[in-house]
Parts: sequence; structure tokens; C-alpha cells
Amino acid sequence: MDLEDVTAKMLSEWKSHESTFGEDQDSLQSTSPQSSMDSMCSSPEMCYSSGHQEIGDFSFTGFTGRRTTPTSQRMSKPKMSTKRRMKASEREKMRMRSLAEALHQLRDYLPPDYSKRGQPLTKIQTLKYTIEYINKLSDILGHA
DNA sequence: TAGGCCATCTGGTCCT
DNA sequence: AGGACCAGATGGCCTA
Repeated sequence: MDLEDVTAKMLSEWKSHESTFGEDQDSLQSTSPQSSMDSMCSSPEMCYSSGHQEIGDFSFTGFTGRRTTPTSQRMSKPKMSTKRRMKASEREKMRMRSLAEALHQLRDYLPPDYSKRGQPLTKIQTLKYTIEYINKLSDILGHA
């Protein structure tokens, strides 16, 4: 009984809620998850030698002014071996994939109202709507 | 064509 | 030393 009531209440709230995030949905975009997963740089190995590997001894990131340790470290820090770098890249790839997978799963727990246009939510939207959803659920439970 | 989204690579930092 | 995490950079795909 409780669950059904909550669900019904939720759904009715979603109706009124639509307008709230309707504007956000304008920015809804993105292709299907799979297509984005597969179509991108489908084979990592293919892209591996892509670009900025070694640019002499001049640190690429140093040039872009990113979070770097000032001055001296640039030269003193020994570069990772190629083998170790490749392993790290592989791990990072797996890590990001599991993150993406988790987000895809999370998306399934959100009411369909959130992706009304038939397009899957983006990662950021998924996270933001999840926060909203949890807040609403908490609210409802709090008033039960 | 511009802008958004995404996957991947990479170097830095922190932790074990 | 090596793994995990983070954030910047890059390039491809897609849509308005």
C-alpha cells in the first residue's frame, strides 16, 4: 500500500514537475549510449598513438599552463616508462568505462518522465536528476 | 557550422 | 614502486 501510494504521489508530482526541468530538457541531447560507446574512438589502440606523446623534453602540459608544479620539477621528474604509461592508460580506460556503465544503470532508476524526448539523459543530467529524485523521495517519505 | 557530449590519453598527486 | 583518482587536452560524432 505504502509503496503504491508513494509511487502514485510521485507520478503526480512528476506531472507538476515537468515544467520545472522542461527547460533543461531543451538541452537534452546525446545519442544512444551504445552508439556513443561504440562509435567514438572505437578501438583505443587505433587512437593510441594519436597525438601528444612526446614533444621533445618540453612538457606538453607545462605549455598549456595546467596544474603543474612550478619550475624545476618539470625536468627533474622522470617520465613514466612507456610500458607503465600504457598500463595506466588501460586502467584509466576501464575505470572510466565502469563509471559510464554505472551512470547508465543509474539512468534506469529514474522515472521515464526525465527523458521524455526519447533521448537518453546525459551524464550530468543523470546526476542532477538523480539528486532531485532522491530529494523528492525523501520529502515524500518525510511527510508520510 | 558551432556547440554539446563523450571516450581516451596523459601527467600530476595521493595513498598503500 | 605502482595503483587510483583527478583534471586538462584532444578529436570524433551528432544535432540544431
